[in-house]
Amino acid sequence: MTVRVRFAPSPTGPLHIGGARTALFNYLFARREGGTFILRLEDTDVARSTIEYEHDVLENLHWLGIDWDEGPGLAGQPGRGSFGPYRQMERLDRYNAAIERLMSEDKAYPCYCTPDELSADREVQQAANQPVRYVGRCASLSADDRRAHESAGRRPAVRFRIGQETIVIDDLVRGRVEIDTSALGGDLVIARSDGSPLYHFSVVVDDIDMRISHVIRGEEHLSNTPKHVLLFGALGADVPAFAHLPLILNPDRTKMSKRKSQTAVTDYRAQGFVHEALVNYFALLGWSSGTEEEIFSLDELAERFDLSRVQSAGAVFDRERLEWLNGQWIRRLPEEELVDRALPFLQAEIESARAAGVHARIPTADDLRPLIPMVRERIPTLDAVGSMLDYLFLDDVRPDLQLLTPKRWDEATTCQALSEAREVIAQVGEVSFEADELEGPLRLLAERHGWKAGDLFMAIRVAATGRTATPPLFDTLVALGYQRTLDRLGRAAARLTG
RNA sequence: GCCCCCAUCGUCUAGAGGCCUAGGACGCCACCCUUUCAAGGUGGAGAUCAGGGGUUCGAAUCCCCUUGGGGGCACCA
Repeated sequence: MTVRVRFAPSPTGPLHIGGARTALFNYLFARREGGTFILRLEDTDVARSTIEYEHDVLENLHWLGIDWDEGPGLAGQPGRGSFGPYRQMERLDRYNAAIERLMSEDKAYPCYCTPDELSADREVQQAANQPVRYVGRCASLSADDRRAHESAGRRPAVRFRIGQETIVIDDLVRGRVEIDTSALGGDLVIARSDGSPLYHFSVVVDDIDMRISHVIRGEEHLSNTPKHVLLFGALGADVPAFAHLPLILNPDRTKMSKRKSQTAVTDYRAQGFVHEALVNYFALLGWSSGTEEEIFSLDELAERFDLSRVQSAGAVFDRERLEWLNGQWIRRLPEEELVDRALPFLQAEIESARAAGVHARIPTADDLRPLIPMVRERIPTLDAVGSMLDYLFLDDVRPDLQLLTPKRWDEATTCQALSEAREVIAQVGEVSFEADELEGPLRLLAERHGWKAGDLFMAIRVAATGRTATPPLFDTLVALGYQRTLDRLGRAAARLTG
């Protein structure tokens, strides 16, 4: 059997975590089965769909490494695949043809009910604690009735007749699910009065046209699946296999929403999460390998992925675990790769300091490359390089005096220590200004005065960087440079006396 | 309200009737390493497997009920 799966987002918002996870599982399943992964844009909600969101969805999927075999092109590029077009607004003729067909077979009919009438019906039903369903006012209109509505200027929606039966779904993750069609809300609107198709209808027409073999999507669609099954049948098509994935949840265990969680992939990206970590984490939300390994690349996931190992209970999104994975992946990145990825974050940090009026030099890849070994194990996210290294590129730092003075010391001691440290470093000299050459003499200095080396080092650290947490001190000073180290120690000491 | 789904440490999960005195990971705590911050290492706390009934020689695993949680019920997707 030819496996063909699709991810069908609607461009009414940026790519979100749930969508990305659904896309990933479809992608992994296709790769594992040697099938085809299709991307289709469900843009029939014209009022809410935008081209910006479409770009966001496409671009971020691509960034994650989830590339599609068939679908629209990226950034104005032509699309791929022979089952297109892959945007629903370009497929309206197909929906119209399918509607004509259902109408001609009396499986669907025009409905002239107004929104006001429908919501009035609903209110009555709710007040009586009855299930909400279409009352069927237009289900058996005569030709005369229809003409009367038409001449009154009413444009009809189209409703699909839903009979009385039990639909059985053999879900690949949930097993057998039975739903009685009487619970579906009555005859289903498949086209608006302006003729445009509704989701439950277009999705089925497209899945038929695109020969979709497996529908892998979020659990929120499970209850609506019988509608699709009925529509597949009415259109004379085989029903694909279904797999409903567990929902991704807010910490309060409700469906993940942007109100309660950060949901846009692009936001995680902007904060310095790497795509390897995001993909790895998404895979672990609802799927497990069955082994104790948990660090997996996209390729490794594609080798191991199996729908039968997908969990059926919802999974709370845990940012801490994502951050841990991000650190794991940052540590695994090749040096040059890390330079490329971290540089924009460092530059942005310096740019914003400049915007605030601080004199600074914008770092280059050559500046950052030698610093990578000292930051790689310290940054949970790429944006952390900013606070880790910014002081190297700022013309000056002015730590406040309280920060400058170690807890056990007073200002006079600190002033003396910084001056003497400056002398010691000056004696080491520019030629020998290396991490290995600095530690010994400075420890000796501390020993001579009975100072704890840690206190001395902290005073130097703050004077040179303005920060209490930095990469190892002597590497940091060397990165700062001989003259700037002397300058900053001197200035800090001067401020303590003055 | 009606329909559907779900239920193992705080979180993600392993567990397909005996291997479970329930394993791993994140987070948390302690110690080691250590000039700070991390990373790393070692150890620890943390789940009477939601509760109750069955089935079975034996149940976290199978069945039923209860409870709890979630999702769906639009001329949104």
